[in-house]
Amino acid sequence: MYWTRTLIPTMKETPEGAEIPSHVLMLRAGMVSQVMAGAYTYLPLGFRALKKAERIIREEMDAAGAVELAMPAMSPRGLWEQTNRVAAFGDVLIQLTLNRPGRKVNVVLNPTHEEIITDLVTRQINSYRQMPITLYQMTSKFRNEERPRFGVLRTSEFLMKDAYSFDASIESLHKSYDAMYKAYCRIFDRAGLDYLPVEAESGPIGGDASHEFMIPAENGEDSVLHCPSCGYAANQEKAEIGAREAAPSDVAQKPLTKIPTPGAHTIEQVSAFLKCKPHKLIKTLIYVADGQPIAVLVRGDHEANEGKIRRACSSLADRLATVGTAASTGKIEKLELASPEVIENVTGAPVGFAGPVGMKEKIPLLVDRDVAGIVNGIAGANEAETHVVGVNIHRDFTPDLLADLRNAVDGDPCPRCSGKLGLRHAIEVGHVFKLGTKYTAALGAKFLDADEQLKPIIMGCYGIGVNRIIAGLFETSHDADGIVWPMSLAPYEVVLTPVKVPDEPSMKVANDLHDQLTAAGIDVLVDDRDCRAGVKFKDADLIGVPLRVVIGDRGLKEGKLEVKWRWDKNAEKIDLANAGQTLIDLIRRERADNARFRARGQ
RNA sequence: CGGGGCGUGGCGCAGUCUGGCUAGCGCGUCUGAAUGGGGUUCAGAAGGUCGCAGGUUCGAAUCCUGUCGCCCCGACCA
Repeated sequence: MYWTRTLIPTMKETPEGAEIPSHVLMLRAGMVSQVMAGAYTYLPLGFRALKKAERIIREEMDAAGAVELAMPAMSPRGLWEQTNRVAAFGDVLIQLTLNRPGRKVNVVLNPTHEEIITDLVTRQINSYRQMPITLYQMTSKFRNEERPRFGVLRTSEFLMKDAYSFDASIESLHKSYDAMYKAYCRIFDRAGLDYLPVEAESGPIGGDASHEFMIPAENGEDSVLHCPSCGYAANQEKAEIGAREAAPSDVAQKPLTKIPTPGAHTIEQVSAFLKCKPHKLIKTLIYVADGQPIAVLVRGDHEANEGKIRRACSSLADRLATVGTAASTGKIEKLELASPEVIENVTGAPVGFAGPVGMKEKIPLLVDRDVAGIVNGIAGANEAETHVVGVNIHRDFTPDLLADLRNAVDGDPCPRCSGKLGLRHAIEVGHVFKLGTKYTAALGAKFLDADEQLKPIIMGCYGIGVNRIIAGLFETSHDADGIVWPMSLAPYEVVLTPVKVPDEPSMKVANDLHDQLTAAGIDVLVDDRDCRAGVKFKDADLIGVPLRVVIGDRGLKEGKLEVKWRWDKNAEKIDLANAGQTLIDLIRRERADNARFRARGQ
């Protein structure tokens, strides 16, 4: 390709509004152009990179035995009502009403495709002999994000590779999942990403039923906890916490004392008012679990973790009888923070003054393990404008359950070894999940097994955010001059830079090399713009072409060309005579050695 | 949803508080010339309903009202 025949609108200045590196670089390198908040046009350069990422994914999915198909962007809303996901997605789900002659049709723009594929499978798969099978597609997904941001990292429309496995048994699902997990590792390796597979919330299957593939990056929206000693890694929702510090036994327990705390109803206000550290406070949160109010106690400086609370509730299922499904299934359907009215009813005090001591109504008390380490703590008194100090567990209140109920934080003990967990921000690029029968049961996808029994199909789902592979890469793989691509994703692998453009001999060399390299299957860009060499060098660095070949008078006179890798400081010379073959060899070697890209510390 | 910032040629900005000549500057673009290895130089040129709509005024980019759009931060944590 010749620069003057394509569209690569590079920019010297950073457009207003772009802040994070990937956004700035994609705009400046002329890869994308914004249409509206959360929607971008991929310009030729960005599009080529996207296509390369797609190709890697396809190759690895095919190699893993998955089969490609394509599902539509729209589907009937009714399908989503059957799985209760119209409510689950809420405003994120984009709904449209189509006018057809004499009627209206309610449709949604698919945010993912579990419903559609399961609907397909319901009709097409009915025997264990047809499984296992993994189907995948690479299509646009639509999500009305509450706040699109960070350039192309969070957009309303994005390209996703989504795969779905269908198995006749759990054992078989484990194998399908494993195949996808390994394929994902190969994909991200080939894409040159420094990624981290982390454990994630696993839903009904439990155990290691879900992993996210994360790129550690400062601007990532997700938080992961990682133990450098043993390699344990999990996202913040999932991360377990090792043994906690016990309460110091040498500190005398003080008597329980009520003190007025007018106007102080947040942890911050109370700790400021009483001049104490937030970790001396006991935060009392009132949740409603399937209609049953419960109290959750965590340390003032900690955050409650709803996933962990759910699991804890399950072990208390008999105490959470009543309206919900907990009693029958042991699982909590709905868990939410209580409304101010419920809080007043339960505690007898307005919001902000709840505490474990002297609550008006006797409700289950779930206590985080770290609260057990607080001696002479401070809590709400269940009385307006009042707290109690000198609160001690077991003496002043009795937990119904002592469990891990909070989010892990930086420096927490590792659950697997004696190390400490480190908190890192990360960008999620992939997610693999053992779904089980959630969708197949709801949509009636059953099969006849070898034992002549009708059983629900067991499902897994596997997603990759294709745009995020590109944007995520840039968050870490750049320098002051611009993008640094791995060969595998670079829109062009080599740029030929004739120093003087209206110059017959230089252009002849450039054209010949272009044809020769193109014939060898290499992506070549010739910067045939009639402008100064400096401009071309700056742009080549900005768009990050891995290999640059300078064709200038100086070299031509001595029969040499100058070649320079984007990540090397220095250039080297090659003979003009067999330059084509030399370049082909250089590029093929670099392609084969993608691992080196990561090793360079990009 | 709450808070903050911003909309002026393709891009980045000044001008707005304190209304007043023909709306400026840099980059880019076009023409010509010189130059030609890390964002050249000179000369000339094109390109703007100052986001949009109403209002105030002799007069509005500037003041008022409304509206649209973009960016950032925060969101049940008691």
